[in-house]
Amino acid sequence: MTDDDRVFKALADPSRRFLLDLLFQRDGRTLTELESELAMTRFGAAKHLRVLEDAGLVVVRRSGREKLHFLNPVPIRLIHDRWIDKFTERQVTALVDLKNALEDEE
Amino acid sequence: MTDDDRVFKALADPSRRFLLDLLFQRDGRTLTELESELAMTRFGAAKHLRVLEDAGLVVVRRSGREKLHFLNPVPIRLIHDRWIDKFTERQVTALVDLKNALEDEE
DNA sequence: AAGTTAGGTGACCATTTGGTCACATGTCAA
DNA sequence: TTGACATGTGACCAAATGGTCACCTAACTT
Repeated sequence: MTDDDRVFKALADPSRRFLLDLLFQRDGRTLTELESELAMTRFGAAKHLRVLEDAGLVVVRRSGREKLHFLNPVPIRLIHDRWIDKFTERQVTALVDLKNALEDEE
Repeated sequence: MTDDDRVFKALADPSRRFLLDLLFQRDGRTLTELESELAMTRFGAAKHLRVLEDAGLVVVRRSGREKLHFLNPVPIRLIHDRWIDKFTERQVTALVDLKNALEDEE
């Protein structure tokens, strides 16, 4: 399996995206802490975190018997750069910002 | 299924990513033209394009009996914005640019 | 040392997914 | 209008995926 295949497969599952959301809010959490936020057993959560780790979306640091998880944004940026060139980026960003501004007005 | 689920599921398959690559190179192609680039039957390619269309990653315009396909970069930008805030974006872009520059030097 | 806490492994099963095929519709060209 | 061309549908099958469990190792606590 190629690197980018691992990244996209990892992102394809809602539980794994939720884990990334949690780490985006606050980094450096343990498996047990993350697991408590998911509606599944520890084994399921561990499996998902392993997939994210293999994809490079999450990096880990061991501290005693704990495993701390951190979000790595680089693969996400590479997805962006694959289909949005510098020229298009300006237009798309403007469009998205406008959409957000309109939604905030409500 | 939620909108973002459709997008990520659509991106999870290498053939579909290849189709996006093709449309990134040149927009407005027909099913038959795209199908000739894939190592599968027309039915497989059509199924993949349908998935991309349902996800909003590809928009289509009918012209007679032909169906023209165009790449829509907005969902890609939204993925980016989900896990990369404005502050982090500067660091990550710098990092990625540096990496690209180093690779070009070789 | 003994109990508790954090995490890992491999097997297993239900469901989803990628790809093909037989068949069908609508559009263009001679 | 007849035939070729572009695309659509639903059934089908093999393979991959998400989740659980029984069982295991390593580290902290008292």
